[in-house]
Amino acid sequence: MDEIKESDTSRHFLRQWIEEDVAAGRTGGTVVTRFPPEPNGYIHIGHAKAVCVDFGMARLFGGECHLRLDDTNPTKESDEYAENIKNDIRWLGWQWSGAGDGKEPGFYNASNMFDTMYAIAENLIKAGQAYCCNLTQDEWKEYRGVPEKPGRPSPSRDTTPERNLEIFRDMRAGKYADGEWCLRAKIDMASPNIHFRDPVIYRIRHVSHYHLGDKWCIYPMYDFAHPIEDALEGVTHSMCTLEFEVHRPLYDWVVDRLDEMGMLVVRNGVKIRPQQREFARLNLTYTVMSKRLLLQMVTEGRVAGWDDPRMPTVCGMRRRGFTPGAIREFCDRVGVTKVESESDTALLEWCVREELNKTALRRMAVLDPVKLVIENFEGTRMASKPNNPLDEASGSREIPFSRELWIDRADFQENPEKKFFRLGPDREVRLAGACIVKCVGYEKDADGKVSLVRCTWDEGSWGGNAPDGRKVKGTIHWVDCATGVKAEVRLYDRLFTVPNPMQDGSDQFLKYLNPESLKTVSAYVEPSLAAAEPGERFQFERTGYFCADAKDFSAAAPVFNRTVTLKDSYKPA
RNA sequence: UGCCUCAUGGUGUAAUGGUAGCACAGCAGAUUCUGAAUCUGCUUGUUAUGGUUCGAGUCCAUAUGAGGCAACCA
Repeated sequence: MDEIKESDTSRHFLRQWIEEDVAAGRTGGTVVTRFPPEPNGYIHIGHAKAVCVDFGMARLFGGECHLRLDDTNPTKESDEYAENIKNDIRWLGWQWSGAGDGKEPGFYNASNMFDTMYAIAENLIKAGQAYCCNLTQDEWKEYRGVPEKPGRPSPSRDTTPERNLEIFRDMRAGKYADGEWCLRAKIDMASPNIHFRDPVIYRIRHVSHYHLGDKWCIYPMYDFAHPIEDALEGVTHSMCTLEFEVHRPLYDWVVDRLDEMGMLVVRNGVKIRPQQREFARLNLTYTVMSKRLLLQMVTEGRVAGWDDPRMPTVCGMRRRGFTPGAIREFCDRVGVTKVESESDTALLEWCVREELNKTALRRMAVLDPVKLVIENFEGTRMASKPNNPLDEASGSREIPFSRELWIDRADFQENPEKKFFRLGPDREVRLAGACIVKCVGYEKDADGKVSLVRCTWDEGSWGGNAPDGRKVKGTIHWVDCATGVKAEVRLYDRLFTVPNPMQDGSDQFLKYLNPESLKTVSAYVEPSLAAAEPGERFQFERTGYFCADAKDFSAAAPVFNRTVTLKDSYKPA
């Protein structure tokens, strides 16, 4: 795995916050953070930002970051999701660390804490701080009121602890149906913060859990479980997205209860009180970042799966050809603030070009082939080209060159535009790495499309410049017809046609799907490309960055995915 | 008719009372065996109105705008 560079981002507010706590000795000597995904989907570039913040801050302060699967709601979770989340985080270059709650260091399941959470709930009941409630969901909604007006107490609010304990134990024992009873924290029905109006902390769900099977039929709610997980793991800094800001008082309320119960972790003599802070989630132009909508596109077959290269998922971007370093660089560059913003996809693309320009081997591929014949050329020569002109250590390669070649249709114009300096009647151009040719004629098919370009070559220009010193402005790429390899090339473009597909609401986003987000072409590529490794990345000269498809590539039937085009500043005058 | 956030070029960010800077995008030009890369230059900004201060993007007040909160989701 490549080295993760030190973030050179300025000291953002979370970093300053942690610095202060370290200076004040509140961490007990170790900064501990956590990344807590729910295993109910694949992680996307938005999660990647959170991963970089959580793991990045731990790394910066020499602490540890736990990977915790927040699996408190069994209805949508699965092992498949859990495994892929772990895989994607590793691929991004991060490794969780810390004790862990089983055999794997740094790895936790919230569900492994269910026994403790249950005990804490019973303690709350005994202390008169929680009660069982049998209001229906509709009733509970009605009692809770609206933000503008105080709510009313549940009729069960003053049930005795003894009776509550009895009901709660019966809930656990499976005596009740889903929704019949729930456990609520007893806080303040008049609070302006609706999360304080006696929030539900345990609900009945007769559903098998992917990790624990049928051990439980009651499951803790996020607001109750999350602070317990953080506290018991000894997490010092719990960073999450902005929408949890209004949950923070409740988070602190639960931590206070744990403190009263003497359950907070003590490290090096310091009692660890986990604290939550919130930062803005990542939004990206021309895509959507909601797990629900991504799932919808997968299940409706709008894309080929979670790892479709057009998806903003980590696995999709991996298959598209993005590098972990480019994704990390992007996350670093968008910064960490509390401002809800929309980052420009162009920055992401810049990040991947920036890396691949330095590392990707150059190859030639003709995506829209037109035949070119060099009338006065005979036999075969070997053209030599550097694998990467920016990296001498990458060496060079020999490419067969003969009388008939493929060139790209866009590199010939019958009536050249002003400022077009590639091929046209009577024009000269350099065939990259080979020689200068002059167009002496061309043919068209019945549809009027150019079908053949006739040239002659300047023998003296082989491997260098014209012997008489004349300048040739254009250089084009080519593939030898005799030895070139046929390949399927998948040209990916943005998934949506507008910067914000959610502009008319989340139920309307599909109408902005880009019908041209995938174009598959039959191309000719230079022979060495047949030996590519699946997943290997290249620059197709003058065209873009591509990778051999990790799933579908084979030497017999090569398949390449376009990661991103090269920047193109050609504009006809 | 509640509570909580937030507001700096087109976009993303920095400036922690003392010269509004960086990156991406865009536009020029140089260079080039990739119209890439590289190099040079340029355009564009503190939501508004008051106040405090020698000095305000920063502190205070008001206004305006944007977002979040009313799942037994996370």
